Parts: sequence; C-alpha cells; structure tokens
Amino acid sequence: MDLKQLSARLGLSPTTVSRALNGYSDVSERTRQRVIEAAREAGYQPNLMARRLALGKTDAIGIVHPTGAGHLGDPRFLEVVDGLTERFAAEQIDLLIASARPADEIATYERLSRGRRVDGFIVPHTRCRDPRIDYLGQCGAPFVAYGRTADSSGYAWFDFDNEAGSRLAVERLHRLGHRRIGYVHAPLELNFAWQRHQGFVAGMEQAGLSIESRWVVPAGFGRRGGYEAMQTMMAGSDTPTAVIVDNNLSGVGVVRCVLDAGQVLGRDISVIVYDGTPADSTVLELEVTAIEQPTPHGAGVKLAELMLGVTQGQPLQELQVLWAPRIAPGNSDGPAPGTR
Amino acid sequence: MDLKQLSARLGLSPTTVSRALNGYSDVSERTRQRVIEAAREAGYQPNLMARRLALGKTDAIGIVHPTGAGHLGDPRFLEVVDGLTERFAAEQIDLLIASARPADEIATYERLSRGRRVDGFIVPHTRCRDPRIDYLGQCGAPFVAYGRTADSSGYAWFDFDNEAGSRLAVERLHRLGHRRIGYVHAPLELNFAWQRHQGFVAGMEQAGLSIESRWVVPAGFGRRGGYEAMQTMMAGSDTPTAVIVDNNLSGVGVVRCVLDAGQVLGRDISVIVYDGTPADSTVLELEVTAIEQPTPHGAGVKLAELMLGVTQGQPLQELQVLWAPRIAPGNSDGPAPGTR
DNA sequence: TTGTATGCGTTATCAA
DNA sequence: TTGATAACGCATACAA
Repeated sequence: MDLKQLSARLGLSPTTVSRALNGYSDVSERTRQRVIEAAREAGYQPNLMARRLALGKTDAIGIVHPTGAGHLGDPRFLEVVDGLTERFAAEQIDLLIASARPADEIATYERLSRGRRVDGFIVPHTRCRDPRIDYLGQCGAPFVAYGRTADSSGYAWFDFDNEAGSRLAVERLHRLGHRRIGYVHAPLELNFAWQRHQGFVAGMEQAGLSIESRWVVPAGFGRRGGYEAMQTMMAGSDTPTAVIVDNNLSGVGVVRCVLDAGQVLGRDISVIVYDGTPADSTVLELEVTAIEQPTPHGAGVKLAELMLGVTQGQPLQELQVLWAPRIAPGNSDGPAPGTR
Repeated sequence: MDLKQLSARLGLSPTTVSRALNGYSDVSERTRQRVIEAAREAGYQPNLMARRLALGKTDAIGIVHPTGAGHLGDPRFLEVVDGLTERFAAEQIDLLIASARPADEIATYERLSRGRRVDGFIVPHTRCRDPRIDYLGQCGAPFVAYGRTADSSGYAWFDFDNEAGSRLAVERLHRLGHRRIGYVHAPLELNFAWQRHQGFVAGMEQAGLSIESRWVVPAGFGRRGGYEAMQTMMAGSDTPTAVIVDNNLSGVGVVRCVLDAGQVLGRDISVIVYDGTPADSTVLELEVTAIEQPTPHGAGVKLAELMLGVTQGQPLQELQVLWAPRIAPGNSDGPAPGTR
C-alpha cells in the first residue's frame, strides 16, 4: 500500500494525501480526517527510503564506540544507548552503532558521514584533545559530544560539572577532619578524569591542604586498576585517612582492597567514589558515599534532545548543558581517626 | 558529485557508468577502467538512499536489546556488537540498535520490520519459549538468533553447546574425586541457563552422582546474585566440595564469597565457572578453571556471517551453528578434600 | 483548498 | 557493448 494506491482509493491526488498526513495547514480538516482514517485502516506505512531520498535526510544518528583497551566493558555505555534510542524512537530516528579501534575511529566517522549514512553523531568518551571533534567540526557534520574537550566553545555538548563534584567531596572530607586525602583516578587523557582531577586540586587548595603526589595514583579504568592503585597507596609507611576515587569501577577495587586489608571503611579510612557502588557488586552491606551524577539513561535522553536541537538549528548556547553533581552520603566515610 | 554529473564528465550514459561501477559483465573492460578511475578521482560516492530506494533494501540489520532488570550491564553484549559491526561494515551494512523494555519488545520489532527500517534482525538473549522468534517467524522477517529456543529447527541460529560444557565440568570434578557437587545458575527462562542446567543434570547422572536440590541454587544474573547464592549454599550444615557456576558474573560473586569465608579455592572447595573470570576483576592471583567459549567478538562475527547467509538464501542446515566448549584448567579446582 | 508536474539519484528494462 | 526511458515512492514549487 503506497501513497498512490491510497490516494486512488480516496479519489484524491497523492499530493493532498501526503500533505494531509504530514500535517500541512492547507488541507481542509474534513479531508484530513478522511485521509488519516483511510490510512489507518489500510495500514499505510510510508516508504522511508523514498521519503529520505526526497528529503535528503537519513533519519539516523550514528554513534561510534571505541573498542579495545581502556573501555573494558563500560556497562554504563549501554544504558546511555538506552536513553538515546528511547528518545530518538519518539522522533522516528534510528540509532546506528559502529565500533572502531582507536586507530580506525576517524576513518569510521568519515565512512559514515561521507557515505551520508547518518545525519549526525553522538561522540562518547571525549578526550581533552580530541581529533574526532576536530574532524567533525571541520567537515561540518552535526554532532553532540558526551563530555567536553579542552576547548569546548564551538560545539554542542552535554557534561557533568566534574570539577564541582570533586570539590564537594574534598570539602566534605575536610569538614570531617581529614587532612591527608588521597586520590585515585582514570587516565587523564579522558577529559572527565582530567576535570575531576582539576577539581580535586582546586578543592585541596581551597581547603588549605597540601597534595601528596604519592597519594595521587593513576588506575587503569576498571576494578582491578582500582585495587592495585589502592594497594600501592597503602603500601607506603604513612597513608592517607581518606581517598576519593574518580570512577565507580575503580571504586569497587579500592573498597575491596581496603576490606581485604582488614580495615573498616568510615572509621579507619574514608572513601568517596564518583557514582558510588555499581548496583551489581559484591560489596554488600555498604553504602558508599557517592558523588552523584544523573543516570546514564538520563544522560542518553538529554544527549538525544541536544542532537535534535542541533539539527533544528538551535543556538549553541542552549546546546551546552552542564549538570550539577551532589553528594549522596553513605557509610563509607566518617570523622578522621583521632578527630574526636 | 552524482551519477549524472560523473557520466556527463565521461561522455557516457548514467546507465553505463552505473553498470561499470557495479561490476556488470556487459560493459567493456576498457570502459570500466576509465569509469572506475574517474569515479575515484572525482571522489564519487553513490547516494545510498537512492540506491536503497531503487533496490528496495535498507542495507541495515537491527538488534533490539532488552533493557532493565535481568540484563544489568552484560558487558559482553557490547563485544558481540563489536563483532557484528566489524563484519557488517565490510559489506557496507549498518547495524541499527534499539532498546526496549521486555514488555515493548515485540512492538519494537514490529516498528522496525513493518516500517522497513531493516533487512533483518539479530535476536540476542533467547529464551526457551521466545515470542520474538515466534513473531519474526510468522511475519517472515529474516533473522538470526543468538542462542536456540526449545524448538530450534525452523530458523538460523548460533549457539554454544551448553550441555556439553556442563558435562565436561562435571566429568572433570568427578575425576578429581568430587561426589558432592553444587550448581549456581542464572534464571532458567534464559535458554543458555536451561541448557547448561540440563547438561549438569545429564553429567551428574552419567557420573552416577545424585543431585542435592539444596545445592542447586538460582542466582540473579550478576556478581551479587552469585555471592548470595553461595552464601545460601554454604549456610547449610553439609556443603558441597565443588561448585559449577553457569555464568562468569555470578562466578565472581561465588569466588568472592568463598574467599570471604576464609576458604582456599582448589583445596577446601573447587569452583568451575563458565567463561572463567572477567578480565576486569578484583580476584587477583587466581586463575579460575573455566568452561571456555568462543569470545563474544567471535560470536558477533559469526552471527553477522549467518545473517548474510540468510539474506543470500543459504540452506538452513548451514545456518545452524554450534560451537564446542572446552575446559581451560586454572587453579580454582583440585582433588576433593580427603581424596588423597 | 486541491491537483499537476517535476525532482530526489539510483537501478532495471528493453531497444539499438 | 551502450543508451534512452521508465520505475522506486515520496515531497514540493507552482498553477488552478
């Protein structure tokens, strides 16, 4: 059942039927109702390829996710995808997913954009200096970045206020009497890690605390990385009384390491973790004090909306969104030992 | 630069140019070379929407992944997607991803297939009785299932020989002298869980061992579920000397629980886990004995190839592929206590 | 308010 | 071996 057949059945021209279905104003209300009714009962579905050809759009947004090391099964990524597809589906837009090793990433963006397979991109896992952003900017493809780069002025993005989050954590620990605060972080090329680290530095400065470089430990992204980082930190002769962890996978490792060392969280040592403990974790009976962000699903929905805004030519100013974190208190932190 | 412009530049008709580029035989070799050369240097890219309209294909395959409980961030899913996109990209085929809550799943398949947004589907996470398979079968949409259903005769699928895997594990433990063997499993609606459980039952029978129902414990999918299941099992007065776990997330929980109880793996209690330990785990210095499957990435590639086979009308027989598991010995199992 | 004619860029048909 | 012409199904100036 195509437009021609439907219009023939109605005794109208395809033009009129098309306009009636697409909500144009220059068609009488009576005709419109008649058309809509007939379309419904005939089970008419417009041919998307034809429409796309005529309109020059693909109704698809691409997302290229980096594969391989450094992104070992970030489980939250799929939740972002959930949010994206949910919001896009409401607009009849498809999400096209591609994977690429870091070395092939640009080529993949090129393939998708030059082949006009998508109308735009969602760019995840931004880095401080990000060639993907550069490439898309210069070739004029619409996109929304999930996270900012060093210079974030010229494009649409959605990000958390990572600096503020770390500062909140430092302030809280400082109020609890801690003065020796450690920090476990993901690779600083990842911009979220960089920003959170910046916030840590700023927070410490503001609190008048000095940063011990041996207590600032990089961890591979993931549980194991966190575990090893914490082992390193605890191996020294003097150890911090509190630790902030910049991602919740590493956070699991850190917490696990503390427990394995026979220490009591919130008493012997305090830990605050970005995003707290993953729902699925073996750390039971422990509510880790968290720097709380919007859910990945919510982020996905927001990213989708920004993408829609971009394609509709909304002013850039409205397309740069920063969400504010807050502290969700748990029982993994407490007064510094010897404070009271 | 479109076909018309390119043909004008060459002094040929669009027809000829099209045929030259698409490898038809009825064009002279000299002309073909000339056309290919010109196309390359002009950077000609065919308009996919136009081609799709003309050919009535979408060059896209859909994958609908169930969102919400029960699939909490299965990290391996993304790896499967990697394999899929990698293989499909080589054929200029896009992978379209959608998310749906279990209740909306069928509707999503319907939206995608009736809207002719995709040429076929990959169906993940099959269940024993699976309405998605029923729906796709009856509406005639091409698809490949990742895992079989109870009746797997009428469609293309890729699966592991889950029964064989469990039997291998039981045999190994039996040879090591174990007679009291427990089993921790994912919900049995999931077909892989069902099959693995069947294999366990068959293996025990074959070994002449009796199954203690209190040692067969269902666990939610995930680390925590495994942990709790193992707690349950170890709470009883008499406990098994060995445990088989049917997925590696629960496996982490089980192992963790054993360690937390101060027992030594491979000596006090033996554990064999499907797929072993995830690369990113806090269980250090321990190589869990695994029932080894192909990698998710490999599975993705294979699924993509099966999909291609389906669209090319290959006989069904060649499109039902079972991969055989093997045991990868680690140090989490050993002779039953008191055996030697 | 409706219809006519044309374009979107490709592939397929059939004649030359 | 090549080219003219007609699909593919929808959208849109423009005319009525």
